Amino acid sequence: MTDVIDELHRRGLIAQSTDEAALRAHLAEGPVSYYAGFDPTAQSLHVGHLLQFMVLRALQRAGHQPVVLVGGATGLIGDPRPSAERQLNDRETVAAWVQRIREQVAPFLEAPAEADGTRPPVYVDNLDWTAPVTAIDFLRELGKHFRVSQMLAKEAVSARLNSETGISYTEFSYQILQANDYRELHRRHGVTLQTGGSDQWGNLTAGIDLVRRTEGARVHALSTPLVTKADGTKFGKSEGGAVWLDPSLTTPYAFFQFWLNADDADARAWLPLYSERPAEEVAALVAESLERPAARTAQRALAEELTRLVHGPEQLRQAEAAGRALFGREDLASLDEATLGAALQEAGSITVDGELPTVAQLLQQTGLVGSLSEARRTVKEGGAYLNNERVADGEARPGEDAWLPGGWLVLRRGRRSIAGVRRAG
RNA sequence: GGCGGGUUGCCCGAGUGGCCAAUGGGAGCGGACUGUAAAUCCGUCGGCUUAGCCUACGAAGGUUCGAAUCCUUCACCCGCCA
Repeated sequence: MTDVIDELHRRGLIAQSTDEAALRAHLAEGPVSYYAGFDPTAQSLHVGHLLQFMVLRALQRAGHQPVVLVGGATGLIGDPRPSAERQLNDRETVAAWVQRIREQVAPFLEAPAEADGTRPPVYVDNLDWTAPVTAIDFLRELGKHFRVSQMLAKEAVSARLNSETGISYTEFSYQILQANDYRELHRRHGVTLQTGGSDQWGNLTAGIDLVRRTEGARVHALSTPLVTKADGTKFGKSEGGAVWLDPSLTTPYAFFQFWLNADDADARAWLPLYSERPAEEVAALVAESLERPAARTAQRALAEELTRLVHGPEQLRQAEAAGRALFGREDLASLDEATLGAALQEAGSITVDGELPTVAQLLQQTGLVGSLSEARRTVKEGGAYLNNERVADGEARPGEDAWLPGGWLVLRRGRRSIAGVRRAG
């Protein structure tokens, strides 16, 4: 059994840890049950959640037992965010999201079942043990173990107390629920390790304290660092907003492009975090990126590995092929119908019927721009392209000769926003 | 409760009666350079049936030929005094 802590350190996946020597020894003794929780705050997880899976997978490969919690109860309460109070979602919505996220999580931990000793994950929903707790139970059995002074000292809480928005009692109580989850999983599944983002540290330690006080057991926690970008902007956003893991919200093509378009510095910093290649290979890729940045080896490695992990090998193949077709140097007209069609469907496309709209209208209808005014502006700025040729007049309609094989037009805005227009029938 | 200051486009922030769809900075978007990077430079940055029109400067009403700018009322925020 390789020392998984060493691997996690090497990859930069550990921000904080409880007594590391003790944790290392504990993991060496034999299979450990460990858990991470995901709250249903949206209909899908996004790239920001990916790092948690990298940790879960590393531990699983090392022979430990993953327990995945979807927060059907905590999702109804809301983890305090530093910025502002959360909007409560209604129960049916949260229940639906729990279901979707539960399905979304599965492939991350079930795929590597071929390895010897790999344990399939256990799935739990904290609504199962939280819903039956009455207000009396909550205050007598749980509340008594928490000191308000300690709860107030947690960063998530104190930040909000010092802000203008303040914090509701609801969100203030969140840490108690998460602590109870840890205790419940310790009792039910013998869980002795919880992992989470560094912003969860206060919640992780709340659970450790509760388990020690009420069960007399010493349990552990590991937190991952916050993934950052060199330019200081938030990780995980693209032009269209969040980069989701659900293919109906962010296409595999867009997901692939997200990683491929990463800054050089970011790609090199992120590769060790996300790549499951051997250490030497990762080092070689980073070295090559420094030497020949134009080859974008780090970006490609990230895009390939993660698209395969999230969407599977077939979707990866299509996303790659689409990128090559649309950004390659070949003449568009020389591409075969199937390749072009598949590429444009990946990129996003619309179908037109009857008389062809003007180029400006097409730009708007494909969603490449937000309004007709913006479309005209883009044309004026020289940023609109039809079949890779700059558009001079946005009010003109593409001629009959513009149609590419298979009845396609390729519309582009700027360097890399592409959409297809298909002729109906 | 009293007095004073404030509320401007995605954000910050200028603007005290016409030259204001509104200075400047940031973000965003496009172009050049590259590598479908970064940095830099240039341009652009409410909407539409685009040499014109519509909607906008906390809300409603008023004065005026004309108001983001003046008056009234309301809402919210910030200081100082009680």
